[in-house]
Amino acid sequence: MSETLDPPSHPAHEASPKRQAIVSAAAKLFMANGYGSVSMDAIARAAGVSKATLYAHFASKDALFATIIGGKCAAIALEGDTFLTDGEDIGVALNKIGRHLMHFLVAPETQAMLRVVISESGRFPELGAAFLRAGPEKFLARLREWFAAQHEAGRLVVPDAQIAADQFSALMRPLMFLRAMVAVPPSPTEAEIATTVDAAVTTFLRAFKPNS
Amino acid sequence: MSETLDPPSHPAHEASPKRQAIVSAAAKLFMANGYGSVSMDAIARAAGVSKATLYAHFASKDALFATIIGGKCAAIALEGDTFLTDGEDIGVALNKIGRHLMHFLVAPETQAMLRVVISESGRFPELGAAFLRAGPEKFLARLREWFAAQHEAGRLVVPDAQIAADQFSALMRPLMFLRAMVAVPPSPTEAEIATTVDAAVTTFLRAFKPNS
DNA sequence: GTCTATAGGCCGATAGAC
DNA sequence: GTCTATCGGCCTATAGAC
Repeated sequence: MSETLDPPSHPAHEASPKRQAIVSAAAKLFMANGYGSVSMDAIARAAGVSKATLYAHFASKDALFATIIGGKCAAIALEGDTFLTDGEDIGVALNKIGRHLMHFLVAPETQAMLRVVISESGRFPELGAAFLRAGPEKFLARLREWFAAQHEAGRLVVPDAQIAADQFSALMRPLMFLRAMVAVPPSPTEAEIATTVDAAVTTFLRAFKPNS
Repeated sequence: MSETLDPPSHPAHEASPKRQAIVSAAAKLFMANGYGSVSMDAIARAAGVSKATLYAHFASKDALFATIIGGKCAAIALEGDTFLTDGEDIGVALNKIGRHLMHFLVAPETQAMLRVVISESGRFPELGAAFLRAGPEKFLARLREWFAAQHEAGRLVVPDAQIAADQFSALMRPLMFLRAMVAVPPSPTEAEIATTVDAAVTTFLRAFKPNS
């Protein structure tokens, strides 16, 4: 990919309605079908513009894809900025966090984005790094700080909060998550998610709760 | 995909040298580059045959892809049939199992296959299910039985061996695994794998070892 | 079964009028 | 900026000779 992944870069002020229509249509199509099997014709048709207009706003299919992915990464970065609850029972708090995370991970939009990133990160080397920074690494950093605070407050015994955060997150990606990633139905139900998170929190607390 | 994933199905006895060359070349290309961006021309060239010969052995690109994936799934199913060690310290045993699994998960060949399966399971609905059966589900079933045996022997306290197996496996897919999946270097080193597995086993044993 | 040659279609990108 | 029309290339798949 010759373009950076962090733009806005190119011509026509950001808010042009046709440009917005293009971005919106392209995002939907790329997320649903990946990069290769989406044609510029299809994007132009879905956006209700001509292909020439499309190329007036984006220099190439790569550049359009980069813009879309950049936007999606920014959207993930915003996701879940206000759910690290505090001041309640540690088990309840972990349950809330876990449920929020797992819900996010198996959501169709998240799955679509993960699939695209995993599929195309070989062809677009910046893609994987931008995704990691905006998504998992950012989340893990915040969770690490939260764990460190719980450790400080004596509600958990996690001398290495980084590892604990990584392990807690990993427990939210069990077989159920793999099944969703390879598109095998049925999609996880609310009840299955709750059961799985409960089990993960139980295991986590057995390993890290203080009094024991 | 109109073809099943479990074949051998079609014409020309399995062992024709040209057919083997085609399968070998196609496997390499599909695993490295996914389905869409690999052309039948490229496969024919890499196999040293003409495109017409290719179509004499496989009715379509889809059918060829199905054969390749079927072979890969069979190969995963064979993987790791003899590593559930017994009769030693439980921590040592878990470390061996974990190291084996994590090594497998981040190996380039495994990563390539995972990427293809995740990318194409939307377009080829059988693909994800065949992969799950041959890979994770088969492995989890064997690990579950092993855990149940350890529980029986009093070396672990895992009343629900299925959940424990799922959680232990999930702990082998931490951030390091995600990083590999989105092709962000550096690849995990032997030392990083060992450290991560040690930490996972420590956490797992804190939650499930008997005497506590 | 295997080849060469090509049909027929879709794709990314552009030319030129307005 | 936006359109219509089209170029040149690559793709899957096949026809026909041997």
